[in-house]
Amino acid sequence: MAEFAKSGNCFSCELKSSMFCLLTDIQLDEINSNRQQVTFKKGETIFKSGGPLTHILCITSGMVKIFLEDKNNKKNLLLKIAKPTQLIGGPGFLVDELHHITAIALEDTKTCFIKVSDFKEIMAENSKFAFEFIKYRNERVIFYFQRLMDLTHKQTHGKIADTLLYLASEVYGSDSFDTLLSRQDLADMSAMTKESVIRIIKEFVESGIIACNNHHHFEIIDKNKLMKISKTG
Amino acid sequence: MAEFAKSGNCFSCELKSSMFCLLTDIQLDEINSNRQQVTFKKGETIFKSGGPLTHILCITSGMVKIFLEDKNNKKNLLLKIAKPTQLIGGPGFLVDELHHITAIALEDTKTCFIKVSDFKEIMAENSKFAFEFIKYRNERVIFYFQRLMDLTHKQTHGKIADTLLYLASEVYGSDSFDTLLSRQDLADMSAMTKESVIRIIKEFVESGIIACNNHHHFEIIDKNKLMKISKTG
DNA sequence: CTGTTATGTTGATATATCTCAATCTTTTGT
DNA sequence: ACAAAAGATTGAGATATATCAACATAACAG
Repeated sequence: MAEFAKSGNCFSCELKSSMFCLLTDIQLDEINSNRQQVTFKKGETIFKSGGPLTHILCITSGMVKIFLEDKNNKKNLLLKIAKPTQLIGGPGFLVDELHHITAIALEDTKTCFIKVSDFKEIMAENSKFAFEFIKYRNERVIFYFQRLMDLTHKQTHGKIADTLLYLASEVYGSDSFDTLLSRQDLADMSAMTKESVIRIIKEFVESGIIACNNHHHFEIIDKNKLMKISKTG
Repeated sequence: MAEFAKSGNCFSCELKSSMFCLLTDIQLDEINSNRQQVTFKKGETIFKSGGPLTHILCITSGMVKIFLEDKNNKKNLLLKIAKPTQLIGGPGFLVDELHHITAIALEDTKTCFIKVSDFKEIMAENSKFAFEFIKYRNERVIFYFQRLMDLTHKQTHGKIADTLLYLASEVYGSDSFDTLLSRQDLADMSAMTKESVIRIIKEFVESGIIACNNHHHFEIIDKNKLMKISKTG
């Protein structure tokens, strides 16, 4: 099991690849001595909205979908796909110490659990670490602002364009990718029904904007057009 | 001009009423010596999305609407109404040092400008202050999560119910209130058109859920019913 | 006080999107 | 390999909401 290291193969995470490099050797020892590695199978729930937020976790391998749940309407909103070296926790930290998001493994996934109390201690000792955390949180807020605007003001074509562009640039790092997401996941990500997702993907394929083979392989052919659709909504 | 004080009439703000009480005398001196008071007239822009985030400001008197702007579609999303003793800044802090929200005075408003650099310094020195800030930010994220769910999954009746309940509980602290918000503002807050807002308010009045006189006075009559509408969407 | 501008209201119409149900395809477990 | 379950697709129909245009009322400035 890889350790958080001060230099060399520094354990990177979304908070900032350099974040753990800010720690002293003693702080790293403390984190490393208290970590637990846990493996989840495809489809397993890693943590659930409403549950206690006792650990912040770091994804070592695999992929995780993170979403908001509504008990009443059983409508979900998929917020992001988390990948290796990203930390996942949630905004309950320092508030109610509960999870406000649900995390489910999209494939077999290895994670490291870091105790929230350890996180807090180090943050109190190390202001640079705290600053990086605030920076990360603020970046997320900016991201959520964009989501709020996109999901409330754009219509279906624009929202699907957004989703495809997000997957290509942020998740798979390529305009040609295989995804583990179902049509329902794409719908949850775009705040619409799976039927609408299917129809719009079909339209995009027919007009040569994208290609889509076996339901899960996507290829963005005309990126300019897709970005234009994203812009005009 | 009231000073931030360590004890007694502690200058409260949304970050946490006790937040400034966490500072040392020296830190308070530093903040107080660098503050500037600025008054805005009704309708004036306090800061604009895209502009430089050089100061965090505290509302001394008046009311401010804070919203996300979209240049292309000229569709806004009203995020909150800020009141006296609340701090307004934005998620650009420690990220790009730009504003991502726009603030406009709903009535004559007095504000105090605190330099972002002062804020940073104190946060580096005082971990409790930093923790309060993180807590505040996380609370906002939880709020935005709720907005994302409500605005994307509820339909017009539920969204108007949410808006009215928010104004009553969070802004005016009473089920009977006069608001400075226009029908368009209510629409921007509920992610719909002003025509729809008007029609639904009319329905609510006709079915005895609320009363609404001179366009700006609202009274929630049947709160249970309104909350039920909010829940069922 | 009065004309002008901004805001609110109403109705008719268009349309985007959801819903529901049937069918087809893929994946999964034994 | 096969049956069963889960996911994807298609179409027809319903409906919520936006759009547009006309008009009414309130706010404002000279």
